[in-house]
Amino acid sequence: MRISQLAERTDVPVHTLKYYLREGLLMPGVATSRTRAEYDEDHVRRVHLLRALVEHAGVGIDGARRVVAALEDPPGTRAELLGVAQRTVPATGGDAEVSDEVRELVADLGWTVEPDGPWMRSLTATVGAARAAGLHLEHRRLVEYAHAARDVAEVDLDLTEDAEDAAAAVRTVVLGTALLDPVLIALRRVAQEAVSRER
Amino acid sequence: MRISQLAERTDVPVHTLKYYLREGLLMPGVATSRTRAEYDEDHVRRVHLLRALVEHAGVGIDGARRVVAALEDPPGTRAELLGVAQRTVPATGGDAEVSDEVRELVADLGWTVEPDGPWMRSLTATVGAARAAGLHLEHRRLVEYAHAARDVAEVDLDLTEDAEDAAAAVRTVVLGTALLDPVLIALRRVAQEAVSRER
DNA sequence: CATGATGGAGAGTGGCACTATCCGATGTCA
DNA sequence: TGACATCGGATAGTGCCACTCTCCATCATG
Repeated sequence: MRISQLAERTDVPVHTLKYYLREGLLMPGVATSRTRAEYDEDHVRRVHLLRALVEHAGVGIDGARRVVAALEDPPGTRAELLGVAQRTVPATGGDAEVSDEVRELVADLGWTVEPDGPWMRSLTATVGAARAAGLHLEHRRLVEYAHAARDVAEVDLDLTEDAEDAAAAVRTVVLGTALLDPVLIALRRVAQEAVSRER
Repeated sequence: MRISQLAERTDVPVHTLKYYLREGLLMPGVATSRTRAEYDEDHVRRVHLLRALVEHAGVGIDGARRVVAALEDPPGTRAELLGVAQRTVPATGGDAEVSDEVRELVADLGWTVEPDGPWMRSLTATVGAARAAGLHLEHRRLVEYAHAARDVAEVDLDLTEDAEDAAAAVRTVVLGTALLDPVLIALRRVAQEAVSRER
């Protein structure tokens, strides 16, 4: 398939595909002449991946580049899969000191984690920002959210166990980490409406 | 407190505060002369709110304007609180048709919701994007995520019951809807690490 | 009275994800 | 065979957005 057909299949303008090619996000097609190249289903999937990452996950071009690199990299052990995935979509909110409350939270839950990892910092920052903005958020509520987050994480990890090989495992973890955030947010909104109607 | 002190307290440049004033996101201080105005703790809270919305919730200036409007608006009945909050931070992902799978999902869960609401569309779009990008996501997994989302929503709604008056209820719902998304994402990442270490 | 902060308005900046233009080479159809 | 569209490749431009800066007359303060 030619670039114009790839554009049609994916509903992405040719110019944008050229941009992705230039940025190294989309692998070149097989050149059939100096001005022609042939693209296949792998390219279609890649373009869909890029659109999902940019449009829904909001990771930007840089983040997408890291995701693509992670997918093409030999994975390493299953234990460090998550590390790769989490580094691929880095935490936001700066590198503030982890608060005592957050430390206690994970301790009370019995979680064993890197105490000063980026997501512990991100958690501190987001909780602090929500409180500073005037949201009354009790520690008890946070614990309940954490329980729900743990349930989600269990499913996340289950997903990786089904993977047939290392490549599939990487894809599942990396994509699951980035692409399911918006799914979970949408589910939360729909669930809010359902619970609200029940009461 | 003068604008420069407000800037110091909130760690936001004076120029940015002026920008917020111009955009109507920050209420004017009490003018003590033609070139002086006095700001107070309400202004500090408002600036923290704006920063949290823009930096952590990523709702942008327009979204922040809607949040501020919702906070200042008389609330209405408790039943429509959620509607206000959800309209304040609108769904992304276009207005695609809601898929049969998503319809069945909420039906199987026994949820009563607007069948073609914006978040049902958003859910369809994000699930579809994740699949198109190559993520193998079974319906069964989705159901498990939905259960967790429901748990979160229960806590969300509990939060509103504690509110003393209508104004506090609006603040809780609107801020909770927007500002807790990043908290939940961070919790998910930390929980992933904890579960991963256990296995 | 000198200095510097202030409010107010407009214009400028930087980052980002495209998007358009240009080019020469090459398919393709009449 | 010749007209014409399309292609890859490179450069430059666009639109959006959240600031950020400049300017200035006015005023507060030492």
